[in-house]
Amino acid sequence: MTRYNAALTEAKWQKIWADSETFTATEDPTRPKYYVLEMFPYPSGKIHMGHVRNYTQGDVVARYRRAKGFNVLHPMGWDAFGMPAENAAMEHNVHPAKWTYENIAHMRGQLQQMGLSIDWSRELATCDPEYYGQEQKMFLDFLANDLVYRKESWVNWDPVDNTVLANEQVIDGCGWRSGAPVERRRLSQWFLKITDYADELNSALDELPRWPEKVRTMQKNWIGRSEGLRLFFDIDGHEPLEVYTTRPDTIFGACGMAIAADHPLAEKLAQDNPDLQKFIIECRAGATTEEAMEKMEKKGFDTGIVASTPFEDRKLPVFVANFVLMDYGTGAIFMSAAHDQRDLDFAHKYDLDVRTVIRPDDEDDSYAVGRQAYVGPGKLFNSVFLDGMTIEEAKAEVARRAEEGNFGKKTINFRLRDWGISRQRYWGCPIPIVHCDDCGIVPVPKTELPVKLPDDVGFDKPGNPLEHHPTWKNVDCPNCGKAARRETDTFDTFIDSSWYFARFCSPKSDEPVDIAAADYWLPVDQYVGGVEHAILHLLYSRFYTRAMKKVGLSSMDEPFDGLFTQGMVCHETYTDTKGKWVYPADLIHNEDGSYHEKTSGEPVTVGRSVKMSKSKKNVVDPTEIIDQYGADTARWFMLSDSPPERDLEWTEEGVEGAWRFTQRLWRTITTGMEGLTAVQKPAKFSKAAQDLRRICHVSIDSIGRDIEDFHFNNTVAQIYKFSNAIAAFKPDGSDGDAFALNESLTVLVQLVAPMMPHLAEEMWQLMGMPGIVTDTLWPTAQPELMQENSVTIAIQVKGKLKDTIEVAKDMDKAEVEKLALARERIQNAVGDNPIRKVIVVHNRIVNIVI
RNA sequence: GCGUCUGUGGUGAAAUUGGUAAACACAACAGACUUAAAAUCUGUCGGCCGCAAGGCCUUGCCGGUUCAAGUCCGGCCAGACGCACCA
Repeated sequence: MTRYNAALTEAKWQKIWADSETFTATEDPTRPKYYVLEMFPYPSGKIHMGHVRNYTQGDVVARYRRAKGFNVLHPMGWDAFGMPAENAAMEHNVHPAKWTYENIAHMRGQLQQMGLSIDWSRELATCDPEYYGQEQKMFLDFLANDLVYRKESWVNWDPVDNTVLANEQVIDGCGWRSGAPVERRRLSQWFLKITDYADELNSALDELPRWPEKVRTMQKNWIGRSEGLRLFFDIDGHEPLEVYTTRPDTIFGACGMAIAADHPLAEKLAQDNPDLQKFIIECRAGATTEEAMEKMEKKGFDTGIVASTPFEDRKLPVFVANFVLMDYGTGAIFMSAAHDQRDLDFAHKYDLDVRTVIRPDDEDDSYAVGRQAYVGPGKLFNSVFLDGMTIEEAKAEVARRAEEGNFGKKTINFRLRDWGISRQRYWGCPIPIVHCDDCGIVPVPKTELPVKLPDDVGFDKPGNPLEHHPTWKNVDCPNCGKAARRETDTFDTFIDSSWYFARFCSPKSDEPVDIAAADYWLPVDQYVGGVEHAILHLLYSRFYTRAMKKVGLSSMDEPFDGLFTQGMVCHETYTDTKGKWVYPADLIHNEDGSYHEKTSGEPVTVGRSVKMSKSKKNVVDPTEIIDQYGADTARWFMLSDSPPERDLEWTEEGVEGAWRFTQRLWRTITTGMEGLTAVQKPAKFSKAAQDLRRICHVSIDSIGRDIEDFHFNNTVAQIYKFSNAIAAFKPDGSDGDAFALNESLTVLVQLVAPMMPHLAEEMWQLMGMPGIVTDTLWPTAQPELMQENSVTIAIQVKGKLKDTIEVAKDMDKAEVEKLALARERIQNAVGDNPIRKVIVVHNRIVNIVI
């Protein structure tokens, strides 16, 4: 028997699909649509196993939905702007555009080798001027609609890459890429008003049932909604100080005020206080990472001025403190020592008055906190008009009185901050703005878009190449015509990925989106990607969709109806005798299970399995796997065993197993086909044929549901069961057996097609079936064929399994009970004990209680 | 510190959502075929006791609810991820 030749067969069907434009999608109002999208890749050079897993999962869904009769959109593009291209330019003297487009060409070929059902006619790269020009146009719409502003602010500055870094790009106080200690700088930056939508972005999460709970909570935490009170404290000789608090109930326990180093009051007081000035500078130089801040000593500077508490005649010292953040709340707080650990530590350090005002229910009025702040529930005391109230009642009462007295206001506060989008880099979308000495900030007229990146840039000098370009930034003001300067900052690349899913609906449109096309396709029905984008990309996209709606470019709020986050692909790590990482491909397996290095022959230590990464060299090149085993085998292994949301351990044995199954499936189907002729459905079936038809229809049913629920590992297991049953089936020559086998072979090919599309097409053709299996409707499970006519019932005595009996399905409870009690094993187990109760669960179990 | 999730054989895992724990694989072992190897096929495969029939135990740990718990409830332990001086 011939072996299945994956290389030839896969190339053959990929060509047929491409030539007949099988996956080209067009709007068709008569059919239900289904938009499947995987997060588009950064064109780093070549695809990795994470991509293979991600795109295989998406492709199974796309092909399945197609078979279910949906009009499927399944596009692919490239998140093509970003620093790596500039680094390549600096290191290898290659232009970022050349580097990027060459990578795209290579990676496109790799993805096509995987046999994905992608509509390549919609392909886009975010570095195409046709794409980023539309992005610029949309930015001008945002600007005109009050969604954008420019503000001077403190930023994380990477002195090596010479650019602003987002907070999440700063790791341990150093730039994530350069490793250089990050500096704080004050710069004028463009911001998008994501905070306008903070409340909505938060509450709408509850209406995304097809998103993982985990991602929704992560976004909730990130948005950080809190309900509290803004409260004014009078200060002699100064404006009243506004603080934000979520614990107004502890007001009578207030022991002092603390304001941020960047607070206007602090700056004002510092003007004639050199020591305070020094302290403020110290604070600003302080660490920027969370970890460092946590360890940082809580320091305060007593300004000498005092604030008056609102409800009583008490003076509180005002500190400038290094732990108060200017951009959260109002940049000022009142400290309540007894009921906040940090405040308590601070009070002890600076010898402030600790007043306990809340006591647990099992304490009396002599209760006072020690070294440990009390943050639990309880009743107010030592608190004048709040005495005896619960915390919630006290909060409400303070708010009521403060609002009545006009020195406070209930507010909802968010942790989320506006999105700073300016980057001082070349390889990004230019911000379409001109700076004119007379007219100020002038948008580039839409007719002059796109503002294209210049090709002739150098990367020899540090800093922004656009800044160094001799002529590019010199333009005439679009408003007054005088000489002016182009903005040389580019967009954060997260902007590019915040709307690409919408662009896919009409990738050639002269407007950012064609509303009719977007209305047909959006929202994305199933989005698939890594959980590392749980906050940034997914939150930005949700905001962007709302911003687009505001300017008339979208009809909806939520871009992604269903979200699935897949796990990582992991591999064992290997180190040589010098502790250096070794590639798995450079290993030789010893007889005893250990390894040695291929060329040097040195022994190698096996380390724990972690996410595949170039730095640890625990990577396997997908191309080598596909060349050796074929795409179908690689896809099959990606779907086997591990649930898709969990990490997948890549093993040589696993791929071998998948490869053996590919061959076995080929054998099972080709052997089954031998001498098989089409027969009419007969009236009677043998027992064996009935059994085969049962597993056939059960498979149709369960595999469909498992694909819809992303339980691909169960899908794979069911295919194993089904094909094992077919392989074991020996037709007796009757029409019934021939029919059952024929039916099962056809169905098996259809069920396996979303996972192993090439093999399925080849089989479909060999079986002489019409058309291609990709365009064939999913088979229908017939419930009456799935039924068994007998069931195995477990018999327990006192909850422990003692016996099983085979009875007719739906047998009467009393009859089942009688049969169960008659069993010898049961009688032995029961013995002389009186039977207190017998529980019979229909078609399932009998439990005898003694 | 707060939040979310996970914990089942040598391994990846499954379990109709409270009803026979370990489906389906991987690895291992034994056998068949072969001059041999590969490939393929057959069988065994959670633990303990037993020649066997069979018995007992077993889903991180402790307790609870229930006729019945991997599944529900309470407490603990371990690990992963996210957030974190957030007032």
